[in-house]
Amino acid sequence: MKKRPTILDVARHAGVSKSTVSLVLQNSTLVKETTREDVAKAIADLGYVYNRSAAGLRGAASGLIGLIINDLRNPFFTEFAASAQMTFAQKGYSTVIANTDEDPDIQAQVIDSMIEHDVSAFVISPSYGGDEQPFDRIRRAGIPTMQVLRQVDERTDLFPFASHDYKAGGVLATEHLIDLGCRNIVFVGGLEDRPITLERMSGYVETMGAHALVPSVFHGRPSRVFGREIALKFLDSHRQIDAAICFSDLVALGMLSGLAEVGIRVGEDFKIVGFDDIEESSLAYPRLSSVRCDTALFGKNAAEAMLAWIVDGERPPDTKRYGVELTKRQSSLGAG
Amino acid sequence: MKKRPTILDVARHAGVSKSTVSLVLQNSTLVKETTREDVAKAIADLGYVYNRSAAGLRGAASGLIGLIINDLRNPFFTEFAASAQMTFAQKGYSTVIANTDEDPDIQAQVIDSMIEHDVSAFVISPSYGGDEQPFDRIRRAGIPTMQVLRQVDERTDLFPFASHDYKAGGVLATEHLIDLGCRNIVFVGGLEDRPITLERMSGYVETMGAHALVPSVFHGRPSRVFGREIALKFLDSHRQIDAAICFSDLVALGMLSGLAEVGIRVGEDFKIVGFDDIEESSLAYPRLSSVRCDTALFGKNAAEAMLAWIVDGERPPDTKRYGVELTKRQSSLGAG
DNA sequence: CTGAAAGCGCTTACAG
DNA sequence: CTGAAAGCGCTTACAG
Repeated sequence: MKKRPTILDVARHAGVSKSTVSLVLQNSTLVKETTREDVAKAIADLGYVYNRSAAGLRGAASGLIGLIINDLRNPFFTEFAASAQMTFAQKGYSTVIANTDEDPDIQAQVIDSMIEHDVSAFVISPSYGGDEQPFDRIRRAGIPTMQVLRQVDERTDLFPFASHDYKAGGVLATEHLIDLGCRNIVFVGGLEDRPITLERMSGYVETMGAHALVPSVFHGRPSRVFGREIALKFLDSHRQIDAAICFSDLVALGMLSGLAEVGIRVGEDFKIVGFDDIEESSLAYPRLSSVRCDTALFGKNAAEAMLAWIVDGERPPDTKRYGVELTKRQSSLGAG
Repeated sequence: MKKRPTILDVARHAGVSKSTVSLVLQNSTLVKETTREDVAKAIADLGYVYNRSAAGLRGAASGLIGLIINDLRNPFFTEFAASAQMTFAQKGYSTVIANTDEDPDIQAQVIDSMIEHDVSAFVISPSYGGDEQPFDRIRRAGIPTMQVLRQVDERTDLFPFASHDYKAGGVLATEHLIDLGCRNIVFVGGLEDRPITLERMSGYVETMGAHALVPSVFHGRPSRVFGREIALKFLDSHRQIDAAICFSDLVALGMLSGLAEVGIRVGEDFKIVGFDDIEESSLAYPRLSSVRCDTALFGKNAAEAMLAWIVDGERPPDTKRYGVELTKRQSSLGAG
């Protein structure tokens, strides 16, 4: 394998000094236009490839973004990650993605590894748990870091947090169901005591209270499997319940599957509203009503906020919540 | 922000030379055990972080794997990517992931960017199309590269290909449906003339022929939306059809949704077999029969094959196909 | 088993 | 607007 050409080869080929080539590479305005063209031609002729390791050694930014996701297989997070990655790519940044599978040890390991690779920034949807402050090593390394979707480190002055306004979503969903005449509304899914569960529940609990109705919560994993299990149980034990707000669309889709199996007609006998409005929800039967968090847009916004930070020095606010809306479909309205 | 300690600081702190520290960092067997411990302690004391840029400049491997995926939002590919990434992470490799969204221009761009970052290897599930040979720049850079799941470059001697034995899967699915008494079996989804479509169809076409039955294919995007559309059309025009083999589970799940909507009982009036056996398929109602390609295992296998290549120099075979099996569930067997 | 020295390919002041 | 020189933090022969 032939050695790759270096900046020095390019300089010789173009008849300039290597400093000049370096300036061209950085799009400096100091270089005369004709010189720039000569250099560009030399680069093309030689098939020169920029060596970021060498640049990194001299202090240049790596152009690498660390994106750490607690559950990459969940379509909600996949959508977020794909959107953020593509936004970064458009601006010339590469993204190192790691799935931590909710494991704080794996998370600690990938953080260390990414620090070694000198990532220019971290965007983290963190895992819960773990003994130490997971972000302390990042802080020591002085790398700009945003927490997204989940806040596990309370120091939002150091690690700004961005998410959706889940509480407002809970309010919208609950009022919608009450408007439709439901009174025995339950909240299904979400692990107990998790901040995100509390947020997504809070609007429901508050709105139920405001209407003198009694809230009731079935905690559990935010998965299809759990939704399905709960749905199968409704049959035996809680026939008076007439509606459910689900922690996530996955839970709601699981309930849809379970209720279909036991012959309960969703939209008629029983109403369901999900959370996230993932793509699949508009294609399910019956089509699922859901609190829409535009995740693709959120991923783009988060990536752009991070770029504004590392490129222009505009630090994001400590906490930023993006608005949500309620998408009403068959699962609450009934057959259209 | 204080400057990070370097190998020289560690050397001073441990009372050795920096060469020795470097050897310790590389787990060299040349270093005396007590010396190694001294160095390890100094590293911990100082909070030293290995600088991979500097190492890269001297020719060390970057420990970065480029993973390029044509459609990261599709759960089939998400599962593959997450599994491969976690396997690499376990061995200390970080993974740069890029979603190309089936766009060959984006693909070319991220390949260039990853080459600049000096990735040690590429694992690519490529996009179709584009003017130039997308892998030519990789070849010039001399980076080990595997094609997975889709073969777009015929030079498998340069870019080994690994996938599932889709043809065998098509045979299994078709024979299963014929055994159940179906005769008017169609194949639904998959873009025309794509190699992967041809592969997944081929077992179906062949088996139909062997039973003197006429194959019939409805080409289309491998999406829920397409599956749903086709299902809604069955109602009007093709009542004689009694079963479908779908290009992917996404198509099958779309059909399930559409058929539920028009009141056709899947498993009884109409039988469906999907392809991929994604997690959701076992939770759908009715539960979906599917050709199981163990994607998580495949991701792990592909990652390990790549590691064997770059670590031990064991090049994968030109073409490797992993076995598939048929998971029979309600959508073909009927209600259990 | 350990140390002194050269050099990887860039960027960055500093001259001119 | 361009060039000569130093140096970023490692690794790698080479001595010892």
